[in-house]
This record gives sequence, structure tokens and C-alpha cells, in this order.
Amino acid sequence: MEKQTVTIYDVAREAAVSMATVSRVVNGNPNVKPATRKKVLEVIDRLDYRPNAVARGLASKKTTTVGVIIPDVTNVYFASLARGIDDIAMMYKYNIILTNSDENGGKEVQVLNTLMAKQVDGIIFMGNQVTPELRDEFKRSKAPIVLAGSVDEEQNQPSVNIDYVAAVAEAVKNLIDHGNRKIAFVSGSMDEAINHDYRLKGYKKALKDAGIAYDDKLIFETDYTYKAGQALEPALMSTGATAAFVGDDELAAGVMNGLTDAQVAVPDDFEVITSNDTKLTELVRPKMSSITQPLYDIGAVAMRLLTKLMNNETVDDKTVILPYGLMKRSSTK
Amino acid sequence: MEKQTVTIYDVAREAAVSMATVSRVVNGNPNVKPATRKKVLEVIDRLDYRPNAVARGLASKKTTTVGVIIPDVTNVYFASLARGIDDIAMMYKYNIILTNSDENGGKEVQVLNTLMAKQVDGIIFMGNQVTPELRDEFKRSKAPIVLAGSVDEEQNQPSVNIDYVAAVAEAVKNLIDHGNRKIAFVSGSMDEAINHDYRLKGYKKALKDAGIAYDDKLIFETDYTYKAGQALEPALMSTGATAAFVGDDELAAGVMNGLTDAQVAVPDDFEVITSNDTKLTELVRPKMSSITQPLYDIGAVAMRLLTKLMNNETVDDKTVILPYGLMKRSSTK
DNA sequence: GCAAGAACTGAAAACGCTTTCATCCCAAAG
DNA sequence: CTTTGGGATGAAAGCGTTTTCAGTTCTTGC
Repeated sequence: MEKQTVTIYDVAREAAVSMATVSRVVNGNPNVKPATRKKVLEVIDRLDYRPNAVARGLASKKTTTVGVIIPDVTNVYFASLARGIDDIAMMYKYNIILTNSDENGGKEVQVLNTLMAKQVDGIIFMGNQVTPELRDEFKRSKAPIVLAGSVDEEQNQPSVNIDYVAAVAEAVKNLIDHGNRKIAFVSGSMDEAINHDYRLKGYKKALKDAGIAYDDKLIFETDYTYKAGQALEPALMSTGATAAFVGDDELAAGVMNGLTDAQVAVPDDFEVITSNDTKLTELVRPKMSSITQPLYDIGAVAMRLLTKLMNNETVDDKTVILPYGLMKRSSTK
Repeated sequence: MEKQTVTIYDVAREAAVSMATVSRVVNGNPNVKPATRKKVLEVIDRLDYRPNAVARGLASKKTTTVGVIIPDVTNVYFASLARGIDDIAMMYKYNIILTNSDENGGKEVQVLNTLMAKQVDGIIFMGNQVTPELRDEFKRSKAPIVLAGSVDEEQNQPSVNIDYVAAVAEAVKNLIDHGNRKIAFVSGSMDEAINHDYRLKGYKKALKDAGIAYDDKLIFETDYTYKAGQALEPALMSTGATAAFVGDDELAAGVMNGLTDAQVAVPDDFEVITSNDTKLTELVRPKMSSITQPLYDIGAVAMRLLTKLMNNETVDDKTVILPYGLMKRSSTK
């Protein structure tokens, strides 16, 4: 007993009107006599008619779904953005096709293609790096694409971010102001634009402003994982560093716990400041000082921007920069 | 210059074959002469033809997308399941429409409806409670629905879980074995089946087995948030409890940090054991002991089960129970 | 009471694909 | 040299909507 689906045609027949009219009432088109509308609505209700979104998508060339590419849902930072994205999407009646990319260029390209095949109306991309191949795909897309919490060196893609350079510079300056001279820079792969083109620049700027020489022995390139951070302790301490700027909260938690577990007192003997202000910063002890970012809003604004783009509204500025801050908690003096 | 889309018809014309043949080669139908296939493939490549998944979905009544309802992506527990779901989905060429429900019954029903309107081939539901209205919607769905890490009192829905009752009983027994007699039970709303019908039962069972009287003053019903946990400290201590079983890791982290911040030594003066074994357990100090669950696998198996259901394969057992464990870390003696 | 326009409504053509069914072709069998 | 049958192909009918365009039916203002 296959469940029977009722179509717009059934409604039209029952209500003794044309499909066109039914379509109109379903879509809230005002050009329908109230009496007719009422009649149709009753039939719709009686038959429990539900429009088939796929057919609708084919006919109207709009699917009211947007694709979201995320490195890993399990990453609290990106998940927070995703939450903002979904809320706004829902507010504007869009649905989200979410796919994990693992920051893998090949997978990203493939995912992008299936997203486009599914005729999504727009795409939000999160990831620390935009490979040239990916950039090419972006260009070929007829659906607008906006980057959320993600940068592209060639900034021709709409995006929502904070001023990473300034934020990192300020964070590092804070460390310097506390008397630290040897400050480690811990991040993910330097291949990623966000690291080499933004965070590192901010780091260098702060050093330069303070007249401290840059020393690449203090640069630690690793994975964005807790374990990786934890394992860094010996290497970190052997450099004589007394503080570290870390590019990811989970990584930072690892660094800090690794230190603590090795009897290095944070913040007394070693200060740590992190980047993303996710809830992890409050979970660990000491609580971690961090650059603050409006996580949810980055996602939300990105999605809002996307709705405008999908709607062909003119937007004044396609690359929006949200404000950041510095939250002093207990991992710094 | 609106980007032109090339259709199956264009390919057919260029290759001098019928649409049917093009469709066959695109879908890997073996009934195509190799020479023809090659010819078509060349044209496809030259024209850069990409099948329109929406049209395909309309014609074939299969969208190769499944809906996933999640309480909140930002919740590490559910996000971990989601990751397992997405990976397996991708493996089977499905995409995921992800929507946050906030455990809000009304929203869940609504979301379910839009998912069905979008003709998803299947649905995975995560949530701590299945309301009667929701259950009704489940029944009306022509797409198979499986619950992941989520229970329904009336167990007629395919699902993937662990044996919560036994797991909690074991966890609480562990606490009892350490000499605790007053053990708090901290969880989210008791309206949720998972709490009143599973966890609490396990808790009571452990008490009963040990001949300890149940005392509802020791039951704490709150939100699944860090802050809520943290705020619990005074109430918790005033009951004279010396240990707590907590139903969620973030909540547990809050409880533990709240205790610690109030100079209550964990585990010496108070033991804490939590439920979900997410990475949060390792982040906090002391690390939290926990029931272990194969988070990723719960999602993965649920998705695998769903593929079978969508494929009309006969599955022997529609409710699968995965093994759990107990991981002793440092929040218990 | 009538013309002119506005407000409604319906017929039918897309939308881009899958799938059924009929047809055709050709190799193998007799 | 037929017959037979299976493999390869194409024509065309959907799939369930939206949307255009051409009516048709009301309202108004005179």
C-alpha cells in the first residue's frame, strides 16, 4: 500500500478551478478572488495537499536550499557559524545542505559540484584555504557563493570575517605588554591563507611594533587538534618561549593542558591566548583568554548577505568585516 | 550574460543519439554499445554537461538527499553523530539537509514537513524526545525515518542507540562501589524520554541493587548547558551528595567546574561521572570519567541502516544497540 | 446602460530528466 | 538463406509545478 500523494491537479479538480489558480493561492499571489482562495484552501486542507518542492524547483528554477561547506561539524568554531547560518536560512525559508570537507581540496571541488548539480540557490563556504581549483569552480558557479569566517587571498569573493591581522596583532601585543619577549605562534598549516597571510602578519606586526626580532623557531605548524597541542609542550618549552598565541581553541586547550600537565604554571610561567572564543575557552582551567569573534553573527551575516545576493539585490559592500575584541580570562596575566 | 546551462537534449543532439541513450550512459546502464557510449561521453565532456539533479529527482522520484534533524549542531555530542551520518551518506552518494530543532516540538514538526516536501529519500532524527504529534508525522511519512542516539518510548521506529539503562546503572554502581551513598542525578528535563525512561531507570536500578533508598531530593532537572551545571553547586552540596551522575558532558563540565571553583575537590570530595564521552571529557581538569559511546558509529550505523531502508532491503533488526563502556578518568576515584 | 479598464481565471507550454515500450539490427542457429 | 532472439536505440509519455498569455468577468465613471 504505497502512500498516495495528492498533487496540485487533484486539488484543482476537487475545487473546480485550474492548476494555475491553485498554484496562485499556494504561492500567495494576490490575484485571486477571496472566495476562490477560500474554496481552494479548504480543498487543500481536506486533501492534505503538500506542494512537491522538487517539481517546484524544476519549474521555478529555485530550490530554496543553499549548500554549506564546512571543514568539520565537530569543530566547535565552525559549528557555531553553522548555527548562525541555519537560523537565518530558516528565517528566510531556506534549507541547508551541509557537507564536511575536511579541508580537502579535492573533496571540496567534488562537493561543490554535487551542490551545483542539486541546483542550490547559493553556497556558503567555510574553510581555511581556497585552492586555485576551488577558485575556478567558484567562478563557474551561477549560484552566489559567500565565505564565512574564511579568507581568500584574492579577495574577489563576498565574505564575512573579522580583521584577523589586527586582532592577532592586538592579542600578541597584549602578551608583549606583559613582558613576554619570546612568544610562540602556534597554528595549523602555513599553507592556509588564514595562517600565513593573516595571523602570521598580525603576529609579525606586533613584534615589529615592539621592536622584537622575528624568530621562526617560535613558529609551530601543526594540526588543529587537542592532541597535537598537548604534544607540543616539550618543543614549546625548549625554545624558551614564555607565551603563545594559538590559532584555534581546541588546539589551544591542548597546548595549555599539555603545559599544565607538565607542571608549567599557566599563566604565571607561561601565558596562552587563543583565537576563536568558542565555549571551550570557558571549559578549561584556567579559562583561556581569547580574541573574541561574533561567531554566530559571522554565520548569520554571511547567510543574510547570501539571501541578498540570491535575490539580486544590490549590496553595497560584499566583504563585510565584523568587530572583534579581546577577552582577558585566566590564561594570561 | 546569464550562464547557459547545457541539457541532456543538447548532448543528445551533438552526439546524434536520443536523450534516452544519453540518460543511459550517464546512469551507467550497460545496454549501450561501447562505441556509442564513448561518443556520448566525449560530447558530455566537451560540452561540460552536468545532469540537473532536480529534474532527475522529479523524474525518478529519488533525490539522493536525506534530512537530518539535530537539536543543535553546536552540541558536541550530536555533532559527533552528525559527522558519522554525513560520512556514510557521502559514501552512499547521499547529501544531508541539516536542520536544528532546538528540541522544540513545534519546530520539529514543521521541519519534518519541509523535509518531506523536499522529497528527501529518508530522515534521521536526533532529539531527546518524540512528542505524540511528531510520532504522528513519522507515521505519515513515506520516507523511512531512523532515530540516532535518540529513543522513543513506543519503540516502533528504527533506531540506533546504546543500552542507556544498563550503562547508567553501571556508571552509578561504580560510584556506589567507591563508597558514595548520596549520589545526585543531574539531567535535562524529565519530560524527555531519555531521562525519565532510561537514565533514571538505570540510576534507580543501581540504587536498588545496592539497597540504597531513592531520594528525589537528589534529582536535578536543568538545562543542558555549561552555565546551568556551574550554577548547581550550592544546591548540590546542600543535599549532602558526594557524587553525581550527569546526563550530558557540557553540563557535567559545568557541574565539575562549579564545584572546583567553590573549592570542592573533585574527585576527593565529590565524584562526577558523565554520559557522552565527547572530547569535552578530556579538555577539562580533572578529566571526566564517562560512559563511553561509539558516537561516530551511532551516526554511521544509523545512516547505513537508513540506506538499507531506502533501498527496500530487508533488515533483520531495525533497532540496533551498540556497545557502551565505562571510561575511568580523573573525576572519579 | 455602456465602455474601459481592472481583476480574475484557465490552457498549455515549459522545466530537464527517467522510463516504458516499440522498433530495429545483427549474430547465431537451423 | 531463413528464422529467432537478444542487445541497442529512439519516441514519447510522464514527473508536479510555475508561468505566460489570452481570455472572461467584474467594477467604475459617465
